[in-house]
Amino acid sequence: MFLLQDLPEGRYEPHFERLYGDIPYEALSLFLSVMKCGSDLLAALDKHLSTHGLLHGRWITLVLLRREVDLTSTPAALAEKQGVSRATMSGLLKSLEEDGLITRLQDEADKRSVFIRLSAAGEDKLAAIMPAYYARVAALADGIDAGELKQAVRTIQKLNQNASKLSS
Amino acid sequence: MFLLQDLPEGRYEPHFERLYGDIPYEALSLFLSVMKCGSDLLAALDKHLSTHGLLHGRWITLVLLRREVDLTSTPAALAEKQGVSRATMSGLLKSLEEDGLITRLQDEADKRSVFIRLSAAGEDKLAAIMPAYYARVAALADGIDAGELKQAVRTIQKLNQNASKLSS
DNA sequence: AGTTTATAGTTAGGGCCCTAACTATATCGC
DNA sequence: GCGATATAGTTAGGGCCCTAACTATAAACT
Repeated sequence: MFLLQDLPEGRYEPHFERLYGDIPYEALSLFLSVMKCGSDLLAALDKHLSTHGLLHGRWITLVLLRREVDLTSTPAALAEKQGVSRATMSGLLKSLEEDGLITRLQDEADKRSVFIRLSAAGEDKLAAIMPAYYARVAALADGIDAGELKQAVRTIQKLNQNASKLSS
Repeated sequence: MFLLQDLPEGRYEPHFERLYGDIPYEALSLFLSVMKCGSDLLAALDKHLSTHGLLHGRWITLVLLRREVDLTSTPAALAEKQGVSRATMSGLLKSLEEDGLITRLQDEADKRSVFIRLSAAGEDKLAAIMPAYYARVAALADGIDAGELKQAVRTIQKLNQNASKLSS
């Protein structure tokens, strides 16, 4: 969650430039806009999911399991696909199991490993969430035509490819 | 932080559509791209800031104080501008004070209230961070011209205005 | 075969975010 | 004046994320 409600937007303080050097306005504007928008979208998504007893972390795990043909995967594979550490996945799975949304099966071939399977209750949960989710996502595009959406995706993906330059 | 490394992108599973109804591909694509990009940018920003002993939450607070002409504000005003709860701001300020980056002054006129001031050490910290920060943000725009940046900002802001439709 | 190295998963502890409940002070209205 | 209401800030407890350290098992290398 990135926040900062109050983006500088045009009125960058002159003394900032004096103090800290040249400010790349357009790049900064997109950078801050993407982070704020991502944060706002995530907060709105969590607010919606919370009516079903989930937040985005546990919900994504269920969606990833639902994508598997046998509804089954391993903690390490789920962590990789979701982009979280195995430690975080361990916590998500523990709480999903407590809620009965997944089950665990021992891997007999490799006793270090475990299979995670979406339970019937987990499937029902997703069936209750997804149609409204897609309808709400569609509403995000109100007032933006398909061409504009696609162009924005292209630009965002270029930006995303440069993201590592922020920390390298 | 939103995650999901593995965006569906074109290869939406047909059985998802069967199971859960119509999928608004373009809107979903932008929604997921913005959240992933925002998350990746935030992670990269935190990685950079961590070399200075900060993460984005405490850093933004310092930047907001630096914007004030007298380098002074109140916890409630900072929370509002940063978009966090007052409880969260309370924790951020506690840790910034422990690190000597801010100081507290009693408001004699209203004894419930407190003034927060950026310390000299806080100013020095920002002076050490901001020039490299702006240089790195500029590098995010590599391969994207100014017009494309501005257009993406406009689209993202439209999307942001619709964000509440996700949870209403 | 036995040691080393790699891998799967969990636990411990920390950061930043939240809501709800709390204390203290200020203000409003009779 | 004084009780009811509002406001400033903190504390308590929880969620999701992290890294580092740990256990157990598997694989790879003499």
